[in-house]
Amino acid sequence: MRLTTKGRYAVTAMLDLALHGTERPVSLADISGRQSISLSYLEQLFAKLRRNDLVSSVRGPGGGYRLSRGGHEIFVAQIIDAVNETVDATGCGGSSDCRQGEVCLTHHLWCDLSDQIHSFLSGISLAHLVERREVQSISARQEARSQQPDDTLSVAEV
Amino acid sequence: MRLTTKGRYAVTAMLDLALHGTERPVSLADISGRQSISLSYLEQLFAKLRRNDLVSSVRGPGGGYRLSRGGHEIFVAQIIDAVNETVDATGCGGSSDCRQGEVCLTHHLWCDLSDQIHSFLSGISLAHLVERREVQSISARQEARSQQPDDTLSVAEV
DNA sequence: ATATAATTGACTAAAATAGTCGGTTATTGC
DNA sequence: GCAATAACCGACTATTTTAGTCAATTATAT
Repeated sequence: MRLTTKGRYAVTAMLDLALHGTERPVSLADISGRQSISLSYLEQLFAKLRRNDLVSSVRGPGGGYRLSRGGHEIFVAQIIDAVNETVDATGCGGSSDCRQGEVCLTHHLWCDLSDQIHSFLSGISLAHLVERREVQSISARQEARSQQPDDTLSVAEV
Repeated sequence: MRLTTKGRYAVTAMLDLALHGTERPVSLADISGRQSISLSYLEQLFAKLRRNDLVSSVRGPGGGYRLSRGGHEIFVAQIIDAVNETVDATGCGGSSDCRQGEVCLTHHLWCDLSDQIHSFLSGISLAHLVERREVQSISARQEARSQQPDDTLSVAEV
C-alpha cells in the first residue's frame, strides 16, 4: 500500500460524491469546481474507480457518477488501491526473490506494515467520514459559497 | 506521512546497521553490497539520517556509520520522516487554508490517518525488527553469502 | 604518505504525478 | 432530428520525485 497525494485526491472526490450524490448523479465538472481538482485528472481517476466497481456512470445531460453501493460499503482502502493499482505492495514483487535469490531484509516488515495500514483503512467507510461533523460543516460552507462569500472564517471552525 | 520506496530503502539500511554495527562502524559500501542499494543513493539518505541525528559517522579507514543510540530507541516512523522530510503531511500545508480560505474536504481525514500510521510506526523500533526470526535468518544468509554461494534456497526459508 | 571512507554538490535518467487537448459516444430535452 | 451535455478515450506534455552517477574535498587510521 502506497500513500500519496493521488489517493487523497481520489478519496476527496469520492467523499464529494457521497455528500452530493444522494439525489442525482454528480458530474466531474461539479467535483472539479468544488474540490479544485482538474477535470481531466478526475477523468483518469474515475476511469480507475469505475473499473474497480466503486462508482457507476450515467451519460448524457444530467448524468455523472454515483457510488456503486452505499457509503458504508465503500472503504478508503479500496479507493486508494483502485487509483494506485500497483499490485506490487512490497516493492520487491512479493515474489520473494527480490535480492537475486534472497528476500530483502525488510520484505516481511513491509508486508506486515502494508497489512496493518490496509486493515486500518479498510475499517473506514465513506459513510463513516460523512458522519463527521467537521466534514459536514465544511461541505455546507462549500455549497453556500456561491451565495455568501465568507471571509469571516473563524479559527473555531477549522 | 508518505509511504514510498524511499522510506523502505532507509529502513532497510538502518536495519542493516542495527544488525552489523554492534562491533564497529559500518561503511556505506558494505550496506550497498549487502542490500543492493547504490552507494551514492545511500550517501544521500545517510546525509538526511545524520541531520536528523539517527546515525553518527566515523571518518577514515575502518570508519562508517553507527546508530546514534540503541536500536530500541530508534523507530521506523523517525527513519521515514527523516528521508521524506516533507513537513507537509496533509498536502494542504496544515495551514488550514488549502482551498482558498477553506479547509479541504479530507483535511481532517488525512491528519487523522497520518497520525494513526505515524503512531503505528512509532511503536516499531529497530530492536523490535531485529528480534524477528525471519530477519535474523535472512541476515545470516546475507553474511554467509561470500563463503557459500547458495542456490539451494528452499521455499520454507522464504 | 597513503588508503579509506565520509562529505558535498552538481548533474542525469527514469518513473510517477498532474494536467492538457482533441476528439468520440451516449443520452436527454427541445 | 438537433443541440447540448457529459462520460469516455488516447495521446501528449510538464513537473516532481526517485534513483543513480560523477568528481571532487576532507578527515583519519595505519
